[in-house]
Amino acid sequence: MKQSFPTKMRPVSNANESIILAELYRRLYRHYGPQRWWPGDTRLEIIVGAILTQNTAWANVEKAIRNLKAAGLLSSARRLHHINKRSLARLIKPAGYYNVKSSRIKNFTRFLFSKYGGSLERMARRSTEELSRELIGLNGIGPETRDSILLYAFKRPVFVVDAYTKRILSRHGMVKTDAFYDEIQGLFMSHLSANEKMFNEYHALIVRLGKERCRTSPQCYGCVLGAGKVLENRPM
DNA sequence: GACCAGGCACATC
DNA sequence: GATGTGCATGGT
Repeated sequence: MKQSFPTKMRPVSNANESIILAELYRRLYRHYGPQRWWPGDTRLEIIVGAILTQNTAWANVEKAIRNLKAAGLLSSARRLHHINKRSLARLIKPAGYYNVKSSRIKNFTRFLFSKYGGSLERMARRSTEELSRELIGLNGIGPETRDSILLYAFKRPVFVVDAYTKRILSRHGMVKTDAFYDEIQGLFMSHLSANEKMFNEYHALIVRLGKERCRTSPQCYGCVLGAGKVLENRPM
């Protein structure tokens, strides 16, 4: 497998990957402390939030969630299941893509009621593999949303890859800029122990890091941990 | 006013 | 399989 890297980015060797990924986690945790995700109280709220945050700033998602709570729609899946698509779209408008997201949320509740009688507790008894298959089969739930739901709503040890993860890793020459989701996820999951609590914090910390913007370069996402050289400065 | 944000599905080649 | 496009709001 041939890869080309910019001169300043050296590919890291396989042997070092687990050390580097563990070190990145340690540095992020030391710097930011625990993030205590997901920012939502119930399974239902986490699932809805995972759909609403697709390609959307969390601040906008919060407004939509507030509207849903005020309308009493997050207290039970049944209320969400029975509201019509247009009314739901109106409530989630601040989160953008409100028509598609309304359909996606309704898709999920339709599935939840047809397969599990509307019970997330029943759904939670299924194996990770079954849940994964079912979720990815729903229109509107792609790999990141599926894994966010698995990790944060169902507490399964699955690593969530997002745009920040990809950007940070590609900047350090660990993956190509056009790497696939599964490839990046595999990097984390094959080199780290499958620890749900750690995966939870790790993803949240990467998002926290990703939100930091460098004043000197809009391309730079890692300065906060030492001029963007989180990995290059590694003492190894 | 441009650019970005915790994606995904679908059409087309 | 790869690439392009639509979906939309709100903050910087």
